[in-house]
Amino acid sequence: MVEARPRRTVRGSRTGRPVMALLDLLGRRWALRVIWELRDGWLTSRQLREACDDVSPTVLQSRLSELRAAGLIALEHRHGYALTPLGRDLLDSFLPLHDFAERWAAEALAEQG
Amino acid sequence: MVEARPRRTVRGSRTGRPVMALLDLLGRRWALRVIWELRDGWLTSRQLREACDDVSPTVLQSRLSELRAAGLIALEHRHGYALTPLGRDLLDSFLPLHDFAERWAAEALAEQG
DNA sequence: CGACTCCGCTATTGTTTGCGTAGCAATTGT
DNA sequence: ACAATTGCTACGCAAACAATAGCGGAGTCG
Repeated sequence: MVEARPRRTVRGSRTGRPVMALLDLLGRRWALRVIWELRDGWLTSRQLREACDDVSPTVLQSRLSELRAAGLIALEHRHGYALTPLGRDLLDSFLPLHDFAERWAAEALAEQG
Repeated sequence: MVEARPRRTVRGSRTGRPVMALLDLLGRRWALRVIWELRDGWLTSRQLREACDDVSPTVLQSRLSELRAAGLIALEHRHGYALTPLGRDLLDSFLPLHDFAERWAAEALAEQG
């Protein structure tokens, strides 16, 4: 399993700069989506799988492990997964992305629907 | 080549919701990083390659094509690549990520340095 | 012209990652 | 005991990515 921790060498990020490690961690399949789907509270791994368009459990478990190792999400017995305070902090810092997506949609459709 | 446009079916995103298409587009290798590296202005494809830890040109060109098709970056003759106004808008909406990365680094090191 | 340089981009080959299905052990509820 | 659900894993296959080399085109300068 690949770990993504700041100040450590991470796949493709040889600088060790925190933002690079973060971009690397979040730039993996379903990573952003998983965090996004946890925005409203606890989800079991299978609910999470459903929410993510039935992503294959292999990749899901990889992302969950990575995000857990990074301290962004947590697993609690009989509850499932949820964002940690830190993870909530992360989600809040890219919540503007949602509004942007709407603008993006409007603009893209205006250009060549 | 895979296109990621809002209101269209995108890899893994069967909803067509803009934010899902965006998360899908940005959740590909080097996509976030490319946008990040263009934060200060024009970069030629080779400068961009260098900036992204010598990413292989195959993937870089894929991302550049996708991001260009999405209207987030633009290519100008003899100048190279740069963010479009829309792309700049996107970058601004996840600039908070940089500050978060620092907090994340601090916290992760505090827990188990 | 001809050689040189840098541009964006591609071909090829081998490895890594992700996908899809099935199923595991452990725990909980009936 | 039984079924159902939990988190998680094995396996075979397809897609994505990595690494190297090189293409054609456009400028530059002799």
